[in-house]
Amino acid sequence: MTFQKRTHKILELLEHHGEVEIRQLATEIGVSEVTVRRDLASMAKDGLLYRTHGGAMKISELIKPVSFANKAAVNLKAKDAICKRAAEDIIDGDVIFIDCGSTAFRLCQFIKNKKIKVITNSLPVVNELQHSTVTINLIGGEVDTTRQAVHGTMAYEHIARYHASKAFLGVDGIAAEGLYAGSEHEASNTLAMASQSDCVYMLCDASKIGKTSYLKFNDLSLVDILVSDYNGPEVTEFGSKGISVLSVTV
Amino acid sequence: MTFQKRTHKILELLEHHGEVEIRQLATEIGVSEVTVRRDLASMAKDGLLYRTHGGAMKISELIKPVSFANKAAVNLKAKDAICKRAAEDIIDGDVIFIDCGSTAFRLCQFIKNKKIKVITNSLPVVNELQHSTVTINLIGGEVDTTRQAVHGTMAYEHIARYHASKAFLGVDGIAAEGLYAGSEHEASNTLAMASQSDCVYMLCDASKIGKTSYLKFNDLSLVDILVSDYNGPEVTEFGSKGISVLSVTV
DNA sequence: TCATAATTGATCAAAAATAATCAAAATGAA
DNA sequence: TTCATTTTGATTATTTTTGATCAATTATGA
Repeated sequence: MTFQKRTHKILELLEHHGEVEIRQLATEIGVSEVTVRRDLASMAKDGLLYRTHGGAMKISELIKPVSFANKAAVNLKAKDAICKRAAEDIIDGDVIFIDCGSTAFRLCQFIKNKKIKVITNSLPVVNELQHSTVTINLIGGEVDTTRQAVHGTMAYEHIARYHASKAFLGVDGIAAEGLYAGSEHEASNTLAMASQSDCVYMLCDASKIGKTSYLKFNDLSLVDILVSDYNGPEVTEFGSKGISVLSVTV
Repeated sequence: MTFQKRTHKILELLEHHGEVEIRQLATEIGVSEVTVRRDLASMAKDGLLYRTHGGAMKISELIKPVSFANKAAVNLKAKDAICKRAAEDIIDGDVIFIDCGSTAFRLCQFIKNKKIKVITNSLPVVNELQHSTVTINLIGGEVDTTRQAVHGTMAYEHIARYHASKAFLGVDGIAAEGLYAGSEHEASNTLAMASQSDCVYMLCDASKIGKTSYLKFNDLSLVDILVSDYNGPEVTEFGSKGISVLSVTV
């Protein structure tokens, strides 16, 4: 049994049990304790395990948790209900865009077990999907630490090189006249992702419906499907403009 | 049986079993052990397999991805000393590359108050520099959750569009013969960043000096400055190959 | 705290595997 | 065929790996 093979075996046992003893490894593998000790020393040097007296332990992944938190405090229940409904439309094999808004972020929890590819410019989304079956593609460019997202020319060029079956986006406001953004960056990003998608899902809780801001960046034709907990008169108007509206109840 | 036929047979056995022994191959193929050894040496040189004592392994069997948290826990003090020295060379206005290694990551703590631009493919680096005076540019592409980094074709293209005054990089091993990487992704990334930088700083703790791995990706000419806590005979050899060596004490 | 037991690191020797050298055999061209 | 080249196998020195031994260190319980 070579060193490489023993390394494999030790890591396997470690993964399964969390810790191992030298005595036990020596008999299990069929080599002397001195050899096992040498193996463990070498592996510890490479950071594959943590050496203890008489054995070794797994190095905890929790030493330094890298985290990009999303502080989406408002209207959480509505956002979750909207995203739960939107996730039902996502099927294995899909390639989807998720933008850096607090609404689209809530979609992550519902897609963790799907076999899809997610393209995003949101750091919290990447963080949230890290330990899932989803493959992640991160848009490159300048990092906006306030928004915890990537933007800039390079980012929009990057988006332009991809194509997705569905895009899950948010806006600052949506009214009959069009779509409103909170910043030019958000507007550019939304446009870039929408133009590269077959089907654009707009995720808007009730507070966004009818709201306008200083920056109207596009008319409603950008949107294919609106998912919302709102149920007022504007909804029929959106419908008449070619948007399918998925209503959810909170 | 010709060399080509034997090569084919060995690869077949390797594919099926994952590993082979020289003794076993010699009897199976009907040639002497010396010949088998010669075959394996030649194949290993071409990267078709990994040579072990008494046999060979499939490269894919050998690769054991080590998580970022694991690597980060090793030789912390040496890494900090190295990065502290390296940071002294970074001046306001610099544009620098930082790679996704655990050594270069330790550089973050020393540059938080500098007015520089950092281009990186490392998620922990972005996280660490979030609340600092540094402007961050994140490389886009596929996210590798084990290494906590971005890689892939898109990433290397992205890097090629930038230019930096300095690059702070790590390797798996550095010896007189050249630079060794832990994976092809790491190799591609290191090359991409180095080629777009005026000055390449290689950050290596003592355990990396003289170490080799299965993947040699470049000779030493890539490196301008080596920062290390190692002080042995190899250092003068590096010096004679045109590398400036900055020695630090832990 | 101290004493006892267990574990470790260091050194050394044996065994196995390898690299290097050289001669024999096979191959191929003139 | 003959000569040169390549390939193979035997031999030997060197290196690597492994296991044993023992002093030094560390953990544990009285």
